[in-house]
Amino acid sequence: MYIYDSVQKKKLPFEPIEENRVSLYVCGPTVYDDAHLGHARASLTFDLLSRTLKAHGYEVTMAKNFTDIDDKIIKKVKTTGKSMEEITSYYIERYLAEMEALGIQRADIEPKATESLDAIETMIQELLDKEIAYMISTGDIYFDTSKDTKYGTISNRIANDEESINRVEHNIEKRNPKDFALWKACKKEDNNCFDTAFCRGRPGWHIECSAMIEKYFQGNADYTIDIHGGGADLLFPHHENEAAQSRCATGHELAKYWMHNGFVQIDGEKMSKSLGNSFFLKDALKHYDGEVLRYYLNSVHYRNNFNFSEEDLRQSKKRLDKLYRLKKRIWPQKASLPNRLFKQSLLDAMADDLNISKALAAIDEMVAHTNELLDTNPKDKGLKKETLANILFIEELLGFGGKDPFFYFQIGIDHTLKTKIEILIKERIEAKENKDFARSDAIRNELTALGIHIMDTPDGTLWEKV
RNA sequence: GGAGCUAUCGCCAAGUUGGUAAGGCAGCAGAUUGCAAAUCUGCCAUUCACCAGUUCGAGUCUGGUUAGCUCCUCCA
Repeated sequence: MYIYDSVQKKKLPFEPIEENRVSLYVCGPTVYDDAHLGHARASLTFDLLSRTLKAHGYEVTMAKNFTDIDDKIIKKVKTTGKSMEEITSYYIERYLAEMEALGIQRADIEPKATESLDAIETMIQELLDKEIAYMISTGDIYFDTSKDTKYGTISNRIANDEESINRVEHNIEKRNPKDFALWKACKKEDNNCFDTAFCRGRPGWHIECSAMIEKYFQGNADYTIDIHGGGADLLFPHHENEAAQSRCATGHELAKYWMHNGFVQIDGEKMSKSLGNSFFLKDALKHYDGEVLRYYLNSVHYRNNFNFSEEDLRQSKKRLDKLYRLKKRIWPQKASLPNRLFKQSLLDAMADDLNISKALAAIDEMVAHTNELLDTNPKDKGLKKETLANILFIEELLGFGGKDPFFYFQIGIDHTLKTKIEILIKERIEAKENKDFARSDAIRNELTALGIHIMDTPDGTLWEKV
């Protein structure tokens, strides 16, 4: 397998620390609000990575954290009057449910910052002991970036570019402008604090990831984990700082490979809360099935920016529909084994830094080819069994195509409407048998008006929701 | 101001180490159909933002230009 490393900025052959095993850590959300499409993209990217690694025979251990201590959460506590625990557990639950709708497999480890305070405290203490961290008069603890000679090597940033320094409002007691907080001392009237040996307070943003990785993964003398992932916006300062803390505290590098996914954009601009153009996942899921959304969001290579548009989403859905139409033609059937060449073409495509476009093209070709074969020999049982196995493999590797094909085309149709559709189709069949085509066409128009497409096949009349 | 990414058919989007442009949507023609839909077949970029260079040969390498985006502040 080849993966693109954002630190070296090139595709590298993937060689895990331990043969056949992969440790993967992905930065999860700060749980103070609903997830937007950008969170979905990040989750989808690393879900795809994890599935691909597994399909290539690796045993994957994936961790994804929840940041549940943070300024914004505390702000929400103040504005809502709810407890921190109430807020974070609510959004964690929402997040997991929405990700499940997208077919994202749960991480093996889902640590929360609040449950990792022991590891956080240990690491900060280690840095204090080594005099790499220092406490200022308020009790805040900072990381001294000048003590780390490798600081800046993750994001490839030259230290001391003055312009950027001027832009950051910095504490006068900080030794270097780029020093960042490891621990924030408790201020009066603040209840969301934790006791430690150094002082009552709460962790800074960056330390939790380093501490949790150290807590859950072993690594070797050079690296703690194989792959560290996250959104491209986390490269600096978050991942730079994580790497620095871990390097200084443990004496070895945090991750062997760093992977970053591109942004979801709206009209060519990054979707973000500060720009006010966020598209919440919950709203998208009201209009579109999670699987359709997954297919669409995964259809562009993970490193590229993704420009979201409903028009593109509809185009994308048509492509997925074709797979399900084929599945209808072979349904129901028992799966045999997937076609060897087909399976290999998908594995090869994904092994090339998750080249999803190549994989989707291979699927389209398989669909067209199988349809062609079924046109000439509709009862080829062996072909049907193999095709179902192909589709099951698609679902395993890429996370779509797993539904009952008839159900897929009926999502969003309630019982009353379904009964009505079935009655109309029955009437139309009778009209057709009587060669009353005017009546038959009138019924078809009625169905079209309901958003239902019908198709007459040798096996009877089938219908789909548009 | 500093750092970086991107620019391929009407739309979306691939393109390993340079060797003569995947796939999908839309469109056109045909097979099929009572007519449709679905499905299949054929057609659909001598050309890859622009200019110059290296080369027998460049979308792919080098230099420059233009445009868009991102990071440098919380952010997936």
